Amino acid sequence: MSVESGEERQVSIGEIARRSGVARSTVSYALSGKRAVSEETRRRIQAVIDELGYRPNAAAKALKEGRTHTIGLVIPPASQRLTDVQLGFVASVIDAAASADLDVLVSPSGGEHDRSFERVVSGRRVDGVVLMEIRLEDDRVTRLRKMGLPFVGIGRTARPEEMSWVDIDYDTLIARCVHHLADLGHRHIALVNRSTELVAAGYGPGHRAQAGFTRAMAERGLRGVQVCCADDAQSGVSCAERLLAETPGLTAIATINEAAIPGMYRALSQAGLQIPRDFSIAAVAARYLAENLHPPLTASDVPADELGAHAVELLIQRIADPAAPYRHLLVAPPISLRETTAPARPREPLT
Amino acid sequence: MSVESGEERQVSIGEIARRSGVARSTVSYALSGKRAVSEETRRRIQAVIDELGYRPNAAAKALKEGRTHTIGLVIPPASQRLTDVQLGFVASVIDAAASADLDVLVSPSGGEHDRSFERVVSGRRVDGVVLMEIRLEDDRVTRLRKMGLPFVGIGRTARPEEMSWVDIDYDTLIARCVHHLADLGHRHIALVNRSTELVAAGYGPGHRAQAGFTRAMAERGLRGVQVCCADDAQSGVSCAERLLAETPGLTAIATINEAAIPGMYRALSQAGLQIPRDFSIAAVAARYLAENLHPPLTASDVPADELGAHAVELLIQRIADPAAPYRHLLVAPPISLRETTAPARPREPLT
DNA sequence: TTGTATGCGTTATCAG
DNA sequence: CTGATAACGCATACAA
Repeated sequence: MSVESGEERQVSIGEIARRSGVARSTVSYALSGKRAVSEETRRRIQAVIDELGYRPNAAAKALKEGRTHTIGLVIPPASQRLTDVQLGFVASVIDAAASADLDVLVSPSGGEHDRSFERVVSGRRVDGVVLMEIRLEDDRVTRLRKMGLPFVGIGRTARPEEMSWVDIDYDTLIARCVHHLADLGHRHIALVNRSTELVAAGYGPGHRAQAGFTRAMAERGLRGVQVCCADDAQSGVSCAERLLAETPGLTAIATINEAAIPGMYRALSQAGLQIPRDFSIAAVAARYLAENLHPPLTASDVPADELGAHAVELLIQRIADPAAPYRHLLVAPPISLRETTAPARPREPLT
Repeated sequence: MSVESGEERQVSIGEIARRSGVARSTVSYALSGKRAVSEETRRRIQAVIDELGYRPNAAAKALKEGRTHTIGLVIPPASQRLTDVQLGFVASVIDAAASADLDVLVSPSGGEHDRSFERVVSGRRVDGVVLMEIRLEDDRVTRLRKMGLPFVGIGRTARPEEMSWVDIDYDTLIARCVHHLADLGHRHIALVNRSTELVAAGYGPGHRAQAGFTRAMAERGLRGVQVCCADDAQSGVSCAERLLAETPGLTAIATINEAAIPGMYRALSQAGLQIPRDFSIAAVAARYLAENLHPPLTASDVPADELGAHAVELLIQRIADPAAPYRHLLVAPPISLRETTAPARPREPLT
């Protein structure tokens, strides 16, 4: 067995300089190219670097430059499973950041005084932050603004002009779902929102979905019912069961609650209702989820890839020029017709 | 409207010292408590800190201490959706790290000379690394060892005694699936593995699943078929279609390919086969996936939470004492009987 | 073309 | 109990 070349202990720029017989600054310049270095010297230095495997110490560089080449990504507490849309955001932000040679520090932060969040934003550990799951009134936004740390929201507060963000137009999308269902003849439609706590806490998408639902139902002259539902399949079951029991004429659901959808499917099928023959569902959801459900879900597919990448782009711009005006991106992807909506059919045939 | 206190520009310990009329070191000690500071002085310092919102600069601290209080998490390239088991690992590692007051730097690294991976490991940006999706021969493991950077694998190489890891015992689990199916009278069973590329690249779980399958089938005197399948639903469809077409007597599938499972369901149902009456499936998968499928999947539920948390624990220990012996955790969770396995029934009744 | 000196913000060490 | 100083590794202004 050949002996592995020993451990590459951390080598400093001083070590390289000594071994190359030049000054530290010369090594630095040879690497950065910010001033001319003779070919001869450059080669000698490079040889030593290759041999010892030198890599600049990130902490020292950050201390000197005041930049970390790292962005923070604040996600909902990872303890409970993220929704597919949320996962899509995380993946695309990480990917986009990697493409821009930025590292990503992930902070699972829910509560008010979150240690992880504080660490990330207050020690200058990152050059900027992408913030997920923003509330209409959000302490973290206030905090970031006060810190003077560049940030971009995936989602927006009640005063959206005061920050950069990308967002999904839940208002418009839920309205479209309603119109689509109404066009199919549905007269009793329910909106299944996210959890009571989330909506009560001023979760933007929840409120905007409500608004869109109320408006569209009014426009069509329909009266609907709105319910909140926790973000999991089991809650989806009980929510759908309750809805069926308490709203006799109900023939369709519009929803932004991805996690509850598999549960709704189950409850419907257990009630002997076939989708979409007896009952229709239209949603705002991740394409992955929509396609893998049985039957495939008619939904407005959230373009998480695009939004995440755009968020990173906006953040990079804010970092480069913190004084630049805020920028926004609001998307309303079209509904992809799959197999969960069909013409209304009375649930209990009148005798 | 009250005027917000202006931006908290980054304040250094020197600034605090000056305003408090003490030396920098005194501020440091007042904060760390590593040497006695008079109550009087401590109060004055604290008052200034509270007023200015001082937080130690992480880069300076890291430079001085040689520790970053950050761990790296190397995940598969996020471009393609991670499997539910992988997502479970990511979430639990992030959560466990946050509980231990560690930040997590996520690196989506697939290829050999990945820039993101290099940045994370070679600039001393992290104190240690959790490595996912390890190959039997893995360059990244070699690299980390050479760097002398503590690391823990979720998964293991061909020489598992040379590193710390946690892993799922795919060998045993697939064998259990086979025995379970054989007990139900199935005589023709297929193993649906991960993608050809992954297995060819020496992906451990793929190889170990093969081994367990081959052994168990031999023990039961059965002959099976093994196929590779890409990690997505569409591939699951075509894979199952091909299997049904080419292996007439086939009545059951054992699989470790989570992402393909929804596709297999679809193909089976399109072929007019009802699960589990006409065809059985047993798998190793995430509980979330298993429970939300229709019908719910009989599977060995991977305890990703436990494994991820344990990986972080092992990593913390390795960071604390790099000379300590390597430690390992191999888990083989029991099969949760749900609704996709039943007694074998010939697919094409003999005439 | 290259070398010297300084400072980024911390904390440890040595003095007082 | 507290102050001054050095050092971590790097980048850069200044000097030669």
